[in-house]
Amino acid sequence: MRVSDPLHVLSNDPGPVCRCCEADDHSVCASLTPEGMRGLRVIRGNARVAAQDTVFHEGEAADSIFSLTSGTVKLSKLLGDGRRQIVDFVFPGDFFGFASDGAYPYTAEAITPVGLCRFPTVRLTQLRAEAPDLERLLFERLVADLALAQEQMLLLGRMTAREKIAHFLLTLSRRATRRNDPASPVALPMSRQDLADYLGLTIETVSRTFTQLKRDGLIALVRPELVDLSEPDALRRVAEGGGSD
Amino acid sequence: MRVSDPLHVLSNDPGPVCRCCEADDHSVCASLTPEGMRGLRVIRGNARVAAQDTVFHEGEAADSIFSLTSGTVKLSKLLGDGRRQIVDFVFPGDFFGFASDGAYPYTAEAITPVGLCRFPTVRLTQLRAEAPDLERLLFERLVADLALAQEQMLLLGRMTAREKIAHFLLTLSRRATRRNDPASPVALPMSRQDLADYLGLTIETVSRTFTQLKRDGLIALVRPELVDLSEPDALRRVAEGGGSD
DNA sequence: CGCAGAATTGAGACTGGTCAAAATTTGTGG
DNA sequence: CCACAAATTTTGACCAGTCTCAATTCTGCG
Repeated sequence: MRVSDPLHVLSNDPGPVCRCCEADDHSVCASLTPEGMRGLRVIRGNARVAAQDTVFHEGEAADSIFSLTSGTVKLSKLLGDGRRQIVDFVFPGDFFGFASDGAYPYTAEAITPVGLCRFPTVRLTQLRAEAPDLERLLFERLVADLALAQEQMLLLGRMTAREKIAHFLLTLSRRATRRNDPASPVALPMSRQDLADYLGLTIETVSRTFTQLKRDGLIALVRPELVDLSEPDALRRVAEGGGSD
Repeated sequence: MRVSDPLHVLSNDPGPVCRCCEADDHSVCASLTPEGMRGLRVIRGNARVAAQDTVFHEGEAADSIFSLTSGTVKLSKLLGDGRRQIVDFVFPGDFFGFASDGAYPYTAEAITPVGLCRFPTVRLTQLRAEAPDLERLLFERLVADLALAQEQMLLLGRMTAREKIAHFLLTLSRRATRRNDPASPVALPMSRQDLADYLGLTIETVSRTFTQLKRDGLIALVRPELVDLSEPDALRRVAEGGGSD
């Protein structure tokens, strides 16, 4: 796991267009007033991070909030002996990097090459006070993230491997449609190990479960990282605890 | 599981003093300006809920935010076949009831008799816009709650039963000291079933693990619901993955 | 074409779950 | 205050799903 300092290295790169500061249709911040957007644009910095590189480490001083413009990022927490839990996958338009005690509560790593907007925490905090619509937007995002985390707690604590995988595929599919991508096939930018660390399983169990769902005709693996949801309804039944369906 | 409508039944009860609207030392909102506190007081309603009663159900229209003044509340999510995951225990001073899509994402039930302050969501939203310090406070709480949920995801996905119990006891102990209660013995207001549903285990495994930790001299059960942390340091090592310690 | 990493498959072990019974605690009425 | 009933907790025996360790196959890339 290489660690670079891409944020400084590339600080003069004009970088990707920050979706959250642009007013196009799929804009993250379409709900912002022109003033709110202008404020965001002024304080933001851009960065590109190569696949597998780290954006920041768990425990580091949290001096920036990030918004993803392209690619996929994983947020993970580590146990002393190396056991890992991925707490979220971040897709374009999502924010990450909020800390309540000055230290990032998780490590953020790029799964694919990513583009992101960087907002210094201090200045973003100021701006929040001046732009109520921005404050409102971030607040809503946090509430949604919390609900998502609680949903994941239900998955981790109470679902079987089969249910976990089914639920995960359906969630990815739903998130894809929200970005106007097709509901199926679903792209899995993350490795089997990442999947396992997200679902509280081992890679072997993830792999076996894919095989099993494939055998049952619920999915088809176009490639290991591209899954066709052949029977989405049956998959939904599995995800809801529908036994052997 | 009885369901009453305590909020309306008791709407004229002067109710418990809302800690979050009072300026005493341990006030939740001590950081609020006098104006912010006054605003909160104006829109709040009080309620008392009996032990085992439901404050609101998962999926219901989320028209109020709550702040707990006394007792303990559990927040849980249900799977179709009855499997349950408790996503948080709420202690005095904590807020709960935020929803991102108009429906509560979990059920809130009183574990003990509880007192709470009720804030209509719509009016609280207005007030947030007028009282920046209130907005800031709630924002910080959400960030902290999210970090807590992610910590719990690590526990649910990657810890053994022994580690889960040790971690839980230490967390409760820490939370107790924050309310100026002694770090040990720790009171467990919730049943073994609640504990199991919070840690992603069964009651039997919870019970067996307590017995095992007791046998190893790390804890002592004064009563089933009162645990003495005899060896907090050893317990900490267990919680961090310290093998057979 | 051949190599390296990733994914899949296989065999056996083990943690935690299930079902059942015993013990303990709590609550109630005499 | 005590006796008894009900609920909760604890313990026991056995089982199943998932993990571990190991080997094999697939995929991408030089």
